[in-house]
Amino acid sequence: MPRKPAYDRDALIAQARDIFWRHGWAGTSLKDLERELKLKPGSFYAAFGSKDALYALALERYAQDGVASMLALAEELGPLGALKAQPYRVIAASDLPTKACMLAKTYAELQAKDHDLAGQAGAHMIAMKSCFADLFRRAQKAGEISSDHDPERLAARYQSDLLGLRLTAERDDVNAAEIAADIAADLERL
Amino acid sequence: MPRKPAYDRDALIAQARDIFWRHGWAGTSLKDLERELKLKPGSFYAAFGSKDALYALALERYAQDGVASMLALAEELGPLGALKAQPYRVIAASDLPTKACMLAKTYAELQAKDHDLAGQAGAHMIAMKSCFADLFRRAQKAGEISSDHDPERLAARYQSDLLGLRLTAERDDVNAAEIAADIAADLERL
DNA sequence: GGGTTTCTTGAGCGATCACTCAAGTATATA
DNA sequence: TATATACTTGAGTGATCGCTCAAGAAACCC
Repeated sequence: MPRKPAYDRDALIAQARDIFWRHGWAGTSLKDLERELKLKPGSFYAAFGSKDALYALALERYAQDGVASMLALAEELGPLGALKAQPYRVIAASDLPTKACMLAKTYAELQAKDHDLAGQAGAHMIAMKSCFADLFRRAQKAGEISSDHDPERLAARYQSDLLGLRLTAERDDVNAAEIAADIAADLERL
Repeated sequence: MPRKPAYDRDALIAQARDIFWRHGWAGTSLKDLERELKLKPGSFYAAFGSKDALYALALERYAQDGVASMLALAEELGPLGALKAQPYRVIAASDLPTKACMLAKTYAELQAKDHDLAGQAGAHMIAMKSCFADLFRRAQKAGEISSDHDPERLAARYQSDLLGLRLTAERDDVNAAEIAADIAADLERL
């Protein structure tokens, strides 16, 4: 009896993520989403419930992909190798909607309003920080870096530097590759 | 024959700066401004012309104060002392609307739209970077840090780190003082 | 193929957006 | 004090906001 939707829900979420990522929460209107996702208002609300609900799904997708790709990189290059490579990766990716981090953009835009989405972005940033901390711990166990440092503290500083780098990479008066190299070089002195 | 305005224009710009700084461009409505500045629409538009024009004034004020306070700090502590102290200063100031940088927030919010204000924020960031570069140069001339490094590159990295720190300082799961200390410590190894 | 169920469509809802302007009010000059 | 010249007021502009819902179209089961 039922009828299948004409759209691929997962693909739509990924597409919405890219739009939100680039233009932000207030900067993306439902008109924008309807046009890009090719959904009329009725279908949109039947599928996702609200603009905020879709944004939350997009955020979650973004965060999951971020952790997954970091772990995959560690599988390939080892924990320290992944941490050193990541700065280059985030500024090199030219197919991304923007180089700035979507979690950071969301948090910066909505935190002052106590919006739910800011809290969710914050939670995802905590998860990402934990991922970095794990990699630092693994690097210490593998003897790649000294065990004198607190991995949580290293992770917080590393994440902070990455956020700055990714925002700075949007400017064209700055050589982001140099900053990425300096961040990576700092990891070798640990 | 004329009649003086009942408001202090400079004070209103400073107040608008704080509102925009905290809530962003799209996050601040004219209703908000009218309520906080206690101006009816007619007076508002007679005084400032448009929301964007006032935002531009607020941005300019913010940037001028930023450079001025950095130079004042250098007068007191010397160039390297100022660069080392600044990370602590930006996260300690509890009276600020938010710890994140208004230029960075503006740039992040509006750059994807090619909004004029993003370009102005970018220009102010360039000026701030030049200020940092000058301080690094002066620190080198004074023998406080090695002359092996390119001051422009040092300034770009330093500014990027500060942007990350100031955004991170908004989170309560992170000890921002530790990051500030680590940034300052990095300057001693130059 | 008929009946049922879901999906799609798009006009349009009230609220809010940035902004305008004509009328009223206060002040400085003459 | 009279008049000219601002400044202040707030109702109201059209556009856009996120969102609703009734009607039509399409696909599944029997």
